Amino acid sequence: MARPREFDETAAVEKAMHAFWEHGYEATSTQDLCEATGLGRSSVYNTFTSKRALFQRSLTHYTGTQLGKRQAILDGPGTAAERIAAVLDHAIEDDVEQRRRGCLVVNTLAELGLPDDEVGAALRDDTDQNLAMFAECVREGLLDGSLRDGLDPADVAEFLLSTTSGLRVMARRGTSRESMHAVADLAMNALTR
Amino acid sequence: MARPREFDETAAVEKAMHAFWEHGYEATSTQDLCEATGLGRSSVYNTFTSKRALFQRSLTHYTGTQLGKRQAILDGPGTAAERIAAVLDHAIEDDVEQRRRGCLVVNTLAELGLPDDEVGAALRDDTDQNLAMFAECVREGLLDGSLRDGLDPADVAEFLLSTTSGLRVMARRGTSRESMHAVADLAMNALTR
DNA sequence: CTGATTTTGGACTGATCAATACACAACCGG
DNA sequence: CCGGTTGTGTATTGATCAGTCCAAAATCAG
Repeated sequence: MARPREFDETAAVEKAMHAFWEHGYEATSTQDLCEATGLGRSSVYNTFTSKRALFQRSLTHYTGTQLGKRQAILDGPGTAAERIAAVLDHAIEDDVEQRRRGCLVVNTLAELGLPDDEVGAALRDDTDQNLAMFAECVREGLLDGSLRDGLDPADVAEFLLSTTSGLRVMARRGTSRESMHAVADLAMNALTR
Repeated sequence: MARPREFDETAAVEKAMHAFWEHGYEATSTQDLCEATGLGRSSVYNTFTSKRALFQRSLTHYTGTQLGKRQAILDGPGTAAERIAAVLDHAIEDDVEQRRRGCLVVNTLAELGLPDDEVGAALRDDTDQNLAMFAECVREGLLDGSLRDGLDPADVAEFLLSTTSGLRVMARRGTSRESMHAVADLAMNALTR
């Protein structure tokens, strides 16, 4: 019943996501969002309720695709150590490809902290899922022998999340791709022998 | 000649710094800055020209004190490895003490990137100075034997800057102090042994 | 005490902010 | 083809934004 949408909601969220990613939450105006999505103000508010709600949608869209890619690499072939190294490499290459905009999650954490709303919940969720993924892979690495004995999976998971977060910040600092790879190599050195 | 200032300029910068640190650049209004510093609008603009200029002053004030503390630790007693570990520990404790506001430099990089103005220049400067300090200490560590042979000082410097940046982000994620120390221990593991 | 110079307080600027109101357009089931 | 329902475009809301203006206040040199 009634008039159908003239646009694809997911595509609109994706375009909004890129706007937020590029300029940050505060610096992205609702006008910017209309222009980025190609929608009128009414459509934006009718569909997404508020700037903050659209941001939350953008953020979960980002974390969903990002976690999916990371999980795919961790589920891929090779030893656990190789897969973890591949995740670090991917983060670096992704950063360079994405014109050094860093990570939307890291940028949001830095700008907003952990707000007491759905945005904060989405950020916590992303952290938890990343830690769980990493920890599981570390457990596999202890079994396949590619990671050194005595490592605590939870601690290593935090270390890897810290390392990827650090690399994202380095991308924003303008660090060269080569230096970032050297950083990743050193990080792997802490886990293997 | 003429009427004297009724306030201490450096103290005002410091209060402004805390306001920016707490809420980020965009979310801190000039009204907030007046309230934080206790100054009227006229005094703020008469003294600091613009919001952006006051932010730049706040940022350089932050980097100055922060770099000073870090340098003091690196110039302190102990082996190079011990001093580097002390820098990581200090970053963690500082983060917890400062109510998990992270690092103003990291937050600014995440929010604004490297803008083409004095703010961007201050950020680059901070990066360069940190890298130089770390690299020098690594060179000492290669001589005193506390760091493993074959390490490239420049690469390790990037690794350490990435690690401290990552720890600052972890603080914003709400990571426990114990986990952060575990991360620091793992990072040191990449450099010793 | 006077005049020059600077700081200060408070009112004010136009622009922009997020969000809403409302008329009209487009589609559905009947 | 029509009534109900939803989407869309435009105008507009009040609030807030960064920044300015100006007159009063405070100090100094003379």
